[in-house]
Amino acid sequence: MADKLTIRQIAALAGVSRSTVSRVLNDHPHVRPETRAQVLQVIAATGFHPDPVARSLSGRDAETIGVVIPLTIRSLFEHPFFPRLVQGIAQGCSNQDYTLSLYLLQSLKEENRFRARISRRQFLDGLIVTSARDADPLIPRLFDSQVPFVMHGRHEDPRVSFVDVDNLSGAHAGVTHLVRLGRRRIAMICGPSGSLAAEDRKRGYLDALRERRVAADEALVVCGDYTEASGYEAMRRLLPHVPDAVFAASDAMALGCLRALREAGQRVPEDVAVVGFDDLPQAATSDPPLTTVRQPIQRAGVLAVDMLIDILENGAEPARRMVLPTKLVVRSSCGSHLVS
Amino acid sequence: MADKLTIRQIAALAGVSRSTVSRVLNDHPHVRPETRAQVLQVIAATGFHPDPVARSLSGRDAETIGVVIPLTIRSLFEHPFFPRLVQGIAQGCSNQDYTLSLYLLQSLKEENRFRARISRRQFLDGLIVTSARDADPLIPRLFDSQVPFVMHGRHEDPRVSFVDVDNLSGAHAGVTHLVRLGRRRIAMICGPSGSLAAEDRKRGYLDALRERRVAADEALVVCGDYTEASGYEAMRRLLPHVPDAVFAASDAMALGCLRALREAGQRVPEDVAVVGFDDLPQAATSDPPLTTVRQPIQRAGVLAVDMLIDILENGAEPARRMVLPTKLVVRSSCGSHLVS
DNA sequence: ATGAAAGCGCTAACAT
DNA sequence: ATGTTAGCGCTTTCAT
Repeated sequence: MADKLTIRQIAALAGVSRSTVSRVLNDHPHVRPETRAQVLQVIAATGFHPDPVARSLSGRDAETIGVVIPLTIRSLFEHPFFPRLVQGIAQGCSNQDYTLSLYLLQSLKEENRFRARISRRQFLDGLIVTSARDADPLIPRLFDSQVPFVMHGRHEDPRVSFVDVDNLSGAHAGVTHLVRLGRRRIAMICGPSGSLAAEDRKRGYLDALRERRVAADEALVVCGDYTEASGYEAMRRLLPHVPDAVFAASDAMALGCLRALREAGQRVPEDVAVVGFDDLPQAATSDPPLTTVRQPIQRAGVLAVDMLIDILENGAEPARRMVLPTKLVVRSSCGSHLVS
Repeated sequence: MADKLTIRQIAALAGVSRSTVSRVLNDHPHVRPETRAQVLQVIAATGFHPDPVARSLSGRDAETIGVVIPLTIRSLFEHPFFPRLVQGIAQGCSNQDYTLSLYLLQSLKEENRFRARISRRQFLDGLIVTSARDADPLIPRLFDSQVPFVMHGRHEDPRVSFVDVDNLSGAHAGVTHLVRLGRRRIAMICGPSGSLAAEDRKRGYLDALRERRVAADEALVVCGDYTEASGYEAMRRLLPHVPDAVFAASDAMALGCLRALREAGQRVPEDVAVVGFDDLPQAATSDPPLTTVRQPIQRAGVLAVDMLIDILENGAEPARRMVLPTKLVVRSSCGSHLVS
């Protein structure tokens, strides 16, 4: 059980030099098949694994990628979105035999510390950065530290590679659906300002209204922070303005919205129709089941990993940009069964 | 921006040797205050950070801990429990200036691969292992690979250090509460068998019934997997046996249970009282609000990190064992307001 | 108090 | 095709 195995011992046991063992380990050509077999034999017999730290020191990749989840909103990690994204990323890492490091930055102090520490060689080869604010100081820092990274969510700097979902079309589809069903006082509960995803969803909402010639009303647009509680609060602020429909930028907020409506004695969808965004499992089992815009969260995670590894192998230029489609999932909270 | 800074350059700039810089970096004594100041000055001016990989190669700790979340149940990471635990662990890491690596094992293949790869020096100093099955083959493997670890959730091997919550008392309190309120046909929706946490909660349930001389009925005990959907299914199986109360081993299952009851036209708590376990945020906002056993999930994460670092610094023996208290939170789903 | 030198385990020229 | 050797950047004896 002495785990003191090094490439040296393996070399000795196999009767070859260390370089040969290293060559076998790294699939180099120019190794006689028999020698290779012999070495592999010893490696298997001993259960040897090359030390990843030493490997990394001598220039190889660490085969580890980091995921950065900045602060932005208190306790946001509790929002079901992040676990699912992380799950997708973990999936992607596993597919490619990579290890995942998680940087869950829960305070400004942590964000600063993280930013200050970024440097070329950590225990990782690259980063996936999520939900950065519009002008996150992390991004420029990343560029001049040369750490390869991809973002989840688009970014305006043309050098940034990202995987995003089509928030604009998604929101547009959700709102258009409501208009088609005859709703005219359509409110929106937005995500926190300063994030492009939130902006995109809001723009989709406004565009849809404009195209269908429905007057926009500033009083019908309020902000939340994607949580259930904030959706509840937002709906209470909206009630006095008597909307006949609400488009929420997250399912969690839509659920909070349903709760506020229930308390207020409003029927959904008869009095107020509700459409969410995400398509979490809860959306299908809420009361009533939620019409919502499905976004491929896990898949985005997997693809972000693939993109990052592609960058690691082939260089960061040109920047990769990928926008995944969203899809309207109709259930009963929008009242489409009333007209169809 | 040439991040090629090494201890060498710092030494040159400060006019000292590399060893001296290293001594400053590691807070060694025997460095003249002025020399130290001089070196620190250069370090600050250049923004130098010692390469963690090189550091680790030459024997220092990596200041990184890994969190292992084994398979056990498909998609369990979506259960709100894990994000909260991970958040706690991240918090603990951050407090101690440690980095967190996440091993989310999503298939048997991944579990095996992970187990095979464990060896003394990875990019990490120790592991926190969650929700291992009763006889997880990972545990012995961990012992003979000498990797320090602590478990979240108790384990029978006396060498294992762990942080657990008092599942037994928690369940006992929840069920006793129901008995006191006059319920006699109290069902339980258990967690998956094979986990000690699930066993403990079940035993707490049985103990409470026995102590209060309420007959246990096998037909009233069913299993779920902690998810909302499984709670819903479980409740549907229970309905024919007409329970007047249900104790669910997780809030998610309790919520599923509420949904099944609502569909079946049963009133909560009038017809059936419900008690959950966890005290997730949703418990307070469900309809009706859920009486539940609160467990300190995040805190357990923080403490697990502290325990692991203690082990890293002072050795694994004797094994540390810590059991955190749970607490019954009474809301309206149990009907206590009907009698009180 | 400081510097010189060896070594952590591996990879990658450079020989042969 | 294989062995020899020089690092990778740091820590740590061992001198002085």
